[in-house]
Amino acid sequence: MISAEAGSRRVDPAPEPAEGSLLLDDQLCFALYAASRAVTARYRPLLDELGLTYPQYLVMLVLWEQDAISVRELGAALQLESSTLSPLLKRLEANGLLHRERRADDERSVAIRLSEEGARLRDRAATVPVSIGDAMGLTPEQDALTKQLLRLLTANVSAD
Amino acid sequence: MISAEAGSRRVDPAPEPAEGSLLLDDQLCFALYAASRAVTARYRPLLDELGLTYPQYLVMLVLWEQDAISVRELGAALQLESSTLSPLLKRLEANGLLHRERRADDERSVAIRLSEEGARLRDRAATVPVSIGDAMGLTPEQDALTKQLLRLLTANVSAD
DNA sequence: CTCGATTAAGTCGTGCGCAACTTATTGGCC
DNA sequence: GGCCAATAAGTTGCGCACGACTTAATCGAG
Repeated sequence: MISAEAGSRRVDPAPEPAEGSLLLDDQLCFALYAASRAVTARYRPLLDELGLTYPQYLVMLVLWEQDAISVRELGAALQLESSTLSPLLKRLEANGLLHRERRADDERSVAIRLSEEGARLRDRAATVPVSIGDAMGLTPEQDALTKQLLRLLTANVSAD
Repeated sequence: MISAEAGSRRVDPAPEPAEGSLLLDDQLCFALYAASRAVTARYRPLLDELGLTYPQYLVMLVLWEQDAISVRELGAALQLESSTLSPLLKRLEANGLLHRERRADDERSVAIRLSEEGARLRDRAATVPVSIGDAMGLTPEQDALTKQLLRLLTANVSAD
């Protein structure tokens, strides 16, 4: 188990194996992969209530924060390609949560706008982060530390 | 930046926001999702050399560790459903990396066995963890801490 | 021994995620 | 102005992930 002190305390004397082990449980990548799927799974029943998938929920988070954004900007925020977003946005539009319209000043660009229903959904979504935070069961320090480490990792791994 | 000594140096006084924020960048879930995809993307060119996808690589890691395992055991190790593994294993078999055969003592079960080629692939894969470890750029302490935190998170979130 | 419940693996449908590509528009250089 | 590179969005193909379901084998209570 991990100490609450934001990781300040010794954790375990587990014999950390040689660099470059091929053992599954030594791989940070697998811990990451498993954690990501486990968290998504925990979201699923909550998001089902809202009629959203997890990636769709992330898109809505961005839109609730800044409406009338382009697909490109959305992709920059979520680190997703247009080939992922375009069909996803189509589904959200079909579900009545947003509108898509070409920008007058640049016909290449498409502005994504929340519909009334999409904007209203924000209220119903308000309980989701709290519920997930509970399930995660991390102290605020652990939560912040994990975020920091994951961002560092992402930045390093994304570098050139 | 994050300190190496498991948090010995101050990181940042970023105003950690209210519990239950809907801002994308406050969500641990998003940091996790983004990190997982970024790491997988980093693996991709290395695994392309081996003719493997990332989930296929994870399966091979398990098999290199313990051969002649059942689909069920593989699923337990990777936390994946048979509906994910069955087609994936079919593809690995088609690529000549493994064989599948019904167990004599329990005809419901299927034993997954490495082929010669699958076993040999291990040598070529040996450099992958080192290369990825480099790219991740975490200190051993940061690496271990991240793994610990992710396992804690996974365990909490998976609990009933 | 029997038969209903359980278990293992697999199929099917849907929605990502991404590489490779296409289409349409814009910008820049002469 | 004309043309070509760059850019934005979208399409296609493939491989996961997973829920819901199917098939087949085994288990176990009576």
